[in-house]
Amino acid sequence: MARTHTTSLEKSLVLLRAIIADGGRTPFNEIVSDLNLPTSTAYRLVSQLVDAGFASRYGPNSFGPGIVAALLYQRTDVSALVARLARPLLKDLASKSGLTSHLGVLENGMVTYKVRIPGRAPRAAGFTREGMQLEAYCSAVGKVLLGGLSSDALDDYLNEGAFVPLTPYTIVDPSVLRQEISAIRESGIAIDNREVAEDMICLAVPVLGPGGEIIAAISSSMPYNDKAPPEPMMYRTSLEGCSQILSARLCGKTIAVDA
Amino acid sequence: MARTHTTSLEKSLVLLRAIIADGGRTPFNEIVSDLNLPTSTAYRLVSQLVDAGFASRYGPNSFGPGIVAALLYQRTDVSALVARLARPLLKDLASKSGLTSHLGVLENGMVTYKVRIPGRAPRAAGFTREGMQLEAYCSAVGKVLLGGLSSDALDDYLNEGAFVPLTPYTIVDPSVLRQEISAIRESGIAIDNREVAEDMICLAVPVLGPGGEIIAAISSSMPYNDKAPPEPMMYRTSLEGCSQILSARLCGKTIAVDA
DNA sequence: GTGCCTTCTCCCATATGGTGAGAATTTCAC
DNA sequence: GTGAAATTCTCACCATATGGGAGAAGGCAC
Repeated sequence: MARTHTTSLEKSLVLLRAIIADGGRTPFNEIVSDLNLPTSTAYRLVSQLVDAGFASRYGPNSFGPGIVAALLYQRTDVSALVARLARPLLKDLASKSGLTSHLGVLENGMVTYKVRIPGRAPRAAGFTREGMQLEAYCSAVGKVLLGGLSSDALDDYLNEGAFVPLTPYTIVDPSVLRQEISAIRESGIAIDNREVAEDMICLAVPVLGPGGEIIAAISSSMPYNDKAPPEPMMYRTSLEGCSQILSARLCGKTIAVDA
Repeated sequence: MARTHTTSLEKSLVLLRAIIADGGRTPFNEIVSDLNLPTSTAYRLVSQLVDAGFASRYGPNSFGPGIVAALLYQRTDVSALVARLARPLLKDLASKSGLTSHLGVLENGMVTYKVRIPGRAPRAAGFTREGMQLEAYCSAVGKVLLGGLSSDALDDYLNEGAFVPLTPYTIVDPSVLRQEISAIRESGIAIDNREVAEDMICLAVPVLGPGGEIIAAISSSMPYNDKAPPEPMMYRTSLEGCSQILSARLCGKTIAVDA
């Protein structure tokens, strides 16, 4: 059910989003009637959007994104933005749990760590650095991010990759990896069980974008100890909470639509 | 003097643009006072922009572009958009002048022709095709676009390029080319005087984006004829008029600021 | 050309929603 | 704590958004 939008600005932004998302394919009057906007109101609003450069007239009954806004928004680095919003949250997470926290994104098949907040544990997750790239198949963050790929892209990744074991626990068999990733998609959580370093266990969850797509992953790393093996799932709730807050900050009041 | 903006939407979009353009560097209250907006109004507006995903809160007193909008706008292909808006104008230009009209953009040192409208002349500019790429140094469109490069980028281009003559008239000396490009920057118009094909002359002017930067170039091509050499400058006014209309459509009411 | 249909703009009476000063509250640094 | 800055809230006023409808402006078929 279409909620009725009260302020004029809200209405305008909803209209603008519809116009940009559509890209000029759907006739304008259709977009407008889908939003339950009166014609004359819609024209009034869209003409202001055009004047400001946020939309453009493509032709009769057809509008699309505006150049001015496109040029401005194209200068923004989305993952830098995500990192910036994530940093304070991860700081909080790290200080509450005492664990090293990371945020990573996928960049052509590799995980790039955009944020790293060290925990209190003596030498936990010692070797990662911000900006560092790591193979995706062995880390918890990487496995979550691989789960966000389309099935075609994932097939390519699994076929092309040479999966070098970093520890005896690293998953190197593509079919096992596929299984693992599919399980992670289901459960929404990934564990790196000493796969990247023998003395480390890692828990990761996805960060969702406005359309529910996976745009990043955050993780908590804890040292492994034979005598007192850690209970990674203890930290699930706080990690998920952090991800949800981050998603909410990223998306505004926009609620990710569920199918 | 800051003009006073009447409608609430206009105010919001001006504010939004300032926020995005700044990228979160300038404190919010500074942006706001530069725009002569009352504090409480500014907060009211920006919170709606954030809710809609067009802006994000970066920290105290700091806002920047929103992810939702960034992701949407990043899907738009700016040059395709320019081409789409240019096509009807070039059609008009071609039918009025009878000359073949082109719109081209620069893509890593080469000109890509995004629009081509054939003229009436028998076999005018016969070999270009839409989507075709051509070396920049010899065509009128290319020379205009090179004029839009920063001086560093232009230096690189002139140093790296191997300038192969296509006709006896092609400019192949980098220092002559530099001179030519600088003259074009001054005059705002470029001529390809049989440099690409012996039987063709071409006139090109830049298409300006919202900040006055050169984002494309349009041209009129005419066949060269020894007995009755064409007068390319005859077509200058109509070409420039076309460019101005296109710029205006691209930028909305946004007036390109002159230094 | 003529007529028809759609897109688009303009007008205007109405009242909804925008406005912004100032107070109140929260946040943060020291 | 204490003070300063950031942020939200309140509210009375009235500017401005609203949207139905008229009609201008194209476009298309014939």
